[in-house]
Amino acid sequence: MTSPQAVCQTPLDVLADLAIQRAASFAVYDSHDDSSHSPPPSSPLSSASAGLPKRYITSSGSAACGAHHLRPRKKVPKSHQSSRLHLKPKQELKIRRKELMDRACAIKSLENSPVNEQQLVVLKTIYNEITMYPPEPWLVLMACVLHRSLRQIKNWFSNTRQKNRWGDVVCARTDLGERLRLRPSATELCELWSDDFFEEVLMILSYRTARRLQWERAEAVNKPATLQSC
DNA sequence: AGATAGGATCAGGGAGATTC
DNA sequence: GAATCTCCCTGATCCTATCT
Repeated sequence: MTSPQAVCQTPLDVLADLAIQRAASFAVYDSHDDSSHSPPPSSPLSSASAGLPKRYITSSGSAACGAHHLRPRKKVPKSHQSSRLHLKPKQELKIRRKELMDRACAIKSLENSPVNEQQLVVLKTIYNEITMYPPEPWLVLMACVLHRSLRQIKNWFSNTRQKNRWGDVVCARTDLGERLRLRPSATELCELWSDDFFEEVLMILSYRTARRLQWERAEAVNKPATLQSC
């Protein structure tokens, strides 16, 4: 059984873990970035963020774990953006989005059934930490991962916005230039959100939530037995 | 056990705002 | 100006607690 420390993390910890995971795969592609932004080799933080692409590293050089003070990423000229190896061509992205939309449209959840605990945690985390106005491709992704219809996911966000309007929203753009409205915490973690990045965050968040709830249920079952043996 | 009330959630429609 | 999005309102449904 996994220890509680391993599964009980804040949502931003999940995002930060993801950023570290992606570090290895992006390190090669970002190696041409201005290295003057890196902390000095002697810095205790430099090892923690070693290999992390600079867009995930704060101005202090630390990995963006619940990050604040993220250094603005060096602007990449538009003509260069499309040539970056980790960005999918637009046509491929369109096909991918259509596939996901078809999958989401095929989901038939029970009418008016309330979201379960796992779905609620994931949705709330997205709402509180990433965005209260997810664009349609992200709604589709959530519908697929959480097995709710697109309509239900849309309505959940609409209703939640009605109930709690607190919190800041900042304007941003996707890697393809599409308009986004994100939470400040999301832009501090990553300035250039994409469908792929959001999908990975969503998958990990969903997995970890499931594991945590599983662990908590097991604990609840074990506790009475432990008390009896005392 | 069945009836009832109240709160929470889901979903649809209309009106106004925004974007292209 | 048309299309799209968001907000607001409303009704339906589900769940739980309480009463008879």
